[in-house]
Amino acid sequence: MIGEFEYVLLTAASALGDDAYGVSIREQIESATGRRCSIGALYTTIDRLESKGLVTTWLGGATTERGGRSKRMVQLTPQGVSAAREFYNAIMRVSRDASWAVERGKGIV
Amino acid sequence: MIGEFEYVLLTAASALGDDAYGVSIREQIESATGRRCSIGALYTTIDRLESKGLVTTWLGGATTERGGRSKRMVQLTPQGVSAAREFYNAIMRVSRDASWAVERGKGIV
DNA sequence: TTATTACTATCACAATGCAATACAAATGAT
DNA sequence: ATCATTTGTATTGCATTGTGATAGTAATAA
Repeated sequence: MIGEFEYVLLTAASALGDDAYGVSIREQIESATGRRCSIGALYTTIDRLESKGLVTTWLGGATTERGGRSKRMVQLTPQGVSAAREFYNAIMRVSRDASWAVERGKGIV
Repeated sequence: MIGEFEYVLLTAASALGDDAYGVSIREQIESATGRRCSIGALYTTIDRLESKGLVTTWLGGATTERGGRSKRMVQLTPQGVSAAREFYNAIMRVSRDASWAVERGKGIV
C-alpha cells in the first residue's frame, strides 16, 4: 500500500496532466492541501514512486523562456492509477459508517 | 498528520464503540479492509495513538466468561475524532477531481 | 564571465507500518 | 494447589514513508 503523501502526489500529478513536473506538482499539492510541501518530500517521493513503477519521468524539452534548468516531467503509469484508486477505495471502505464521513443522504444520522 | 493505519485503527475503534479493545479492533480492521492486521501493528499503533492523546485506554472489568486476560479497552478522545476527521477531509479534498474518485453529482461547490 | 532565474538532487533523521516472538492473567480440571 | 487451556496484551527490531536543510545544475541576459 502506498502512503498518504504518495497518494497526494499521485493525485496532484494526475490533475496536472501534461503540465506535471516538480515545481507545478509542489504548487498543486500546497494549494490542494493548504499545507507546505518541502522540496525534499517532493523529489524523494517522486523517486520512490518511479522506482516502484507508479510514475514515469523524463526531462522536458527546451520550452523555458527565461532561463532555468529543464523540467522533470511526471506522468502516472497504469499501475500508478491503480495504486491511487486502491488507496482511495480503501479509505472510503473503511470510512463507510464513520461519523466524520457522513454526507447528505447517507446513513442513519 | 496521522498515518493511514492510524486512521484505520481510529475508525475501527469508533465503529466498535464500547466494545473496542485489541482483539475486536483487529477483527474489525481485517473485516473492513480485507487485509491482515498483525499484532505488532495493532498494539504499537494503539500505544502511539495514546501517547499522542488521540485515544484513551484502560483495563476492562472481569466480564470474561471463560478464561483469558482482561481486555484493554480503547476509546477515541475528542482530539482523536478531530484527527480522523482531518485525515478524511484531506483525502477528500485532494481527491475532488481525481478520475478514480468521481461520484454522482459531485461538483466543485 | 558573472548574475539571475528556474528547477532538480541528496542527506540525514523522524515518524509510521508491521512481522515475529514473548509474555500475562483468568479459568477449570485434576 | 498446579497445570493446561484459553484469551489477550506487550516488546523488539527492522522496513517503509515523511520531511527539513542544504547543495547542485542548467539556461538566459547583461
